[in-house]
Amino acid sequence: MAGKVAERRKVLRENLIVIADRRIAENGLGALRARDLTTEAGCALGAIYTIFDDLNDLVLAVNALTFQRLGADVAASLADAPQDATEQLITMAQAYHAFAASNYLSWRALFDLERPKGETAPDWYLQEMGQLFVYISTPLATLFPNRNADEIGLLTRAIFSSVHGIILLGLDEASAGVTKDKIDDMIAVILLQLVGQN
Amino acid sequence: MAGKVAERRKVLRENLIVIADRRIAENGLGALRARDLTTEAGCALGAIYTIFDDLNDLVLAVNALTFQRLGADVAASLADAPQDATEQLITMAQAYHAFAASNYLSWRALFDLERPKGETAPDWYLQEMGQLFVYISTPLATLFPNRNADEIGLLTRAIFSSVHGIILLGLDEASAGVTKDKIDDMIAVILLQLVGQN
DNA sequence: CCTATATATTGAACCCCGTTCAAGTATGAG
DNA sequence: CTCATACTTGAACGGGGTTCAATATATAGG
Repeated sequence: MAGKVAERRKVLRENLIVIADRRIAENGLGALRARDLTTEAGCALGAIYTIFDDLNDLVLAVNALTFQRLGADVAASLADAPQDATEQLITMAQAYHAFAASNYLSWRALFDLERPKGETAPDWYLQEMGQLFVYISTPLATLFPNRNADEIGLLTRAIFSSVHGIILLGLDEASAGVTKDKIDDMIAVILLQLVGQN
Repeated sequence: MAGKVAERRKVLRENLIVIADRRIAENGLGALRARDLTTEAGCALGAIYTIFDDLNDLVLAVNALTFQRLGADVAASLADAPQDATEQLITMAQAYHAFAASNYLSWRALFDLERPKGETAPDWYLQEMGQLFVYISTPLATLFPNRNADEIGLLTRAIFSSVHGIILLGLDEASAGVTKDKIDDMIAVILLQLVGQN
């Protein structure tokens, strides 16, 4: 019966991720406590560190989940979207907004997790990001057929960053946030100006 | 001789702000320690709390300084800028970028400082922000003379947020940051598309 | 100038929290 | 069943923000 230990560890791992995920969603990254996790998971304090390097590493696993969900939402929005490339961009951006708004604390954790200095983001992060970029660059390529890949790449990054910025500041209550509708308006205005008139 | 105490407190206050400012600029908000401050300031640990509510409150004072410097830089860039409204917007955005790049950790502290939930940003913050918005909305109003104040306001916010997003993600080393020049390119591309063709 | 009272300052101690590691326990091969 | 190995545990450690009883200083009245 090889694997009694491995089995236990796998279950605990998933458990911890689910619990951390929920706690982050409810109270934010800053309120995550190792002792709360172990209480809820019914495990020892040290158990966390037999599975994850540290709490950061656990949050990274949660963030992977969050990022997958975000990607799935954006992809799903694309499925129902019209063929028009500009409309597709707007639809995706508003799906991004909807996700950020309904999963605000989890979404913030994606960016607020501070990385050990000098350490680069993990692979899955860059890959999910790359996937989002593909969703954007595809309609852009049809909108601007005579721009080369570098130009499309730069425009893709610029557009993603712009939409991200609008949502980030728009959802920040502290700096006098803005209503959902106004955020969607800003997204639409920006994208229409950027690509709407070819 | 009324005011011996008040004088001492005023000096200490400014001292603490200067020291915290330097430490944040050098090591980032996350590395700020109450005990380090008191060592450098030559004061008691409790002294901090006779002047500021808590460390957060001290950082807020540092952020006020940072924001003033940022505003001054943007204003200065405007003084040397051409008359063309579009050029003015690009000049200011690139001045914002230059400030964020050369004062990265201080600039990050403006946004990374987490506010007690439910608490809104302080007045000076909203005012400085408002001033930046005026710098943006003024050229916009000449570029789009037939849009009303609400529309200009929304566009102002959208443009600020977009530029902010481009700089934020561009300077984030962890997610494969981008060169200074490419960031400036993205800013210019976005702004030209947004307002360049009227 | 001196004393008494009010006011300000101090830093040891408190509490919280992430992480470690020596001691205890479970596993599975022989 | 036995033993060596591997795993798990949670008390203890170190670090850090904040407090507050004790101490020192300032000021007002005599």
